[in-house]
Amino acid sequence: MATQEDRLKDIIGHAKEYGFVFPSSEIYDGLSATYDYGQLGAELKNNIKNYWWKAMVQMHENIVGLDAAIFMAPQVWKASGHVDAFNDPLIDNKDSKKRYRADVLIEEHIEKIRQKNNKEVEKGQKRFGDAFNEHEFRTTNPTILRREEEITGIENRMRDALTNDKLDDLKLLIEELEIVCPLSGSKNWTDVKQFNLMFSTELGSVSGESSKIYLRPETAQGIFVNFLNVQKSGRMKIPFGIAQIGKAFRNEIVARQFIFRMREFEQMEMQFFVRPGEEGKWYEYWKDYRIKWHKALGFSENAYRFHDHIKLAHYAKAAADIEFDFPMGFKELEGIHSRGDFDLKQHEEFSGKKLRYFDPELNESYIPYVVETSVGLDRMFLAVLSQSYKDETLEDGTTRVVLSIPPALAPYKVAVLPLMKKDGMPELAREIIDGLKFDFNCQYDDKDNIGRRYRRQDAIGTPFAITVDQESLIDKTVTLRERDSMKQERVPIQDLYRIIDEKVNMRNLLVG
RNA sequence: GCGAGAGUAGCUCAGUUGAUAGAGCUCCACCUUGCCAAGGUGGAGGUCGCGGGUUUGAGUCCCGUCUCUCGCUCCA
Repeated sequence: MATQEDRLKDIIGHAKEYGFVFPSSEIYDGLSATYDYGQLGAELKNNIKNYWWKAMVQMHENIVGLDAAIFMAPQVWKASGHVDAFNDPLIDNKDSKKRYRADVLIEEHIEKIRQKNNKEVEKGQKRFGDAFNEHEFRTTNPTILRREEEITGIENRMRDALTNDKLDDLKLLIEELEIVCPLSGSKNWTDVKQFNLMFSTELGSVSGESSKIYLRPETAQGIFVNFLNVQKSGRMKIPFGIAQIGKAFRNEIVARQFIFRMREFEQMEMQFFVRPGEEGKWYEYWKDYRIKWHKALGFSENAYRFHDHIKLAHYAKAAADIEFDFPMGFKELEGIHSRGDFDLKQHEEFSGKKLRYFDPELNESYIPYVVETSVGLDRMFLAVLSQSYKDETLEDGTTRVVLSIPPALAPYKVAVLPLMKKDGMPELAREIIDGLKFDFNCQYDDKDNIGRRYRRQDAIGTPFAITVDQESLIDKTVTLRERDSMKQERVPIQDLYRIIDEKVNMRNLLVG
């Protein structure tokens, strides 16, 4: 019995061996936690995107797509809260190995000084009794004044260091204040490092004339800033949604666990704009719709669970995750968030443009509320791959590795195999492919014996294999072999399209 | 950043006390076979992560360094 960790290793190895996922820049020893999708991975990824897009956009006449740029005006990230909320100066204590936010350490130190002053006030109160005037005491007592001055000095220096990115000064301050690690009690600190959630780059070719812009950390803001464009040009009526699939970038301190957490990743997001007061109804609707979308793939019901957030992000009113049973355990796969009017309101304020919707039914205009659904595409890919991967022992004692990928998502739908490489069988096989290739991704293989070729197709998740033999040349029938059951049946060549289409068409997933 | 582990053929790995770098699978060619990982013959493929040191001699011992993986700190 393989452990879960072994299982993940096997999947990673399998993904590499068959061209699903490669470590990035491998010939240069790789780049930490960065991966490239290979020939089969690109197919699988496209099919997942397609499934999502069809389910969200094509199946909902009030949802439309968008493809906003990765670069956006820097003010966008001020408005969204990303610039301020995710810029942390971090420092490590070398003895306890604990990491702290440098500004928090200093603030805690300041708080201690304040406590001392408070004690001083208490003492004064005891001494002077009813005649005690706290305001007068605080503004005249020399000890308190000295400490207040000290606090102001520290605060000014800290603010200066933070706003001007003077990280050395921040460390110096911590050393001068003789701040100790709460755990180890030591003053053995590393240098202060700035950990920004967002990657930045320079816009403009000449340095000095250039300006700093960010790589987007989520696709959602592209949707919000285009809210009016889409609403007006598409004559959208509330409730309506805007969907986007695209890359996002987050400078995670630790990016780990294969493609689960990467610094460059792809999101499939939909922002649904609703009338204020109706957000609860839609939040429930999307929770229900999204879990059905996942379950339609036919994996175990037990592989999914909801996790409701108790601690909410700065913008959220309610939030739930759909968690999936990955090889590393249950982890977040998708988030459904009720964002209220936070984002549009912020952009109204920062841009000075009205981002409102005139509701003819209510005869009033308002900032719509937003319900968001956001799936990690790479996580979805890992979910499909890990649930599909099976190391089977067959009745005859032999083993096979099979990827039971839902047929509609499989990279190749059908493999066509001439039993022998002679007597016109390869030619007939090619003919069959020519008839099917407009509708299905096909693969031709005439190498090695037939059993081996079946196993190869199992390993990449091809749902059907068609074998052309001597008889086929005479009566135009072939053997159709199904991946999961390994069952074979004799079918006329002219029926192939219908039989295959029935199984691999995405319609099967979309009808639920 | 800290701690632990790893790095030898495309993949999985072996390599003893320091003495000519190996196996299986894969890949290529040919022969045999023909519906579930067949057999045979031949062939390709390695600066043993990199750099020093010890030694007559280093994949192996010593020092340094790089990279990856796992754990911890962060997380919408």
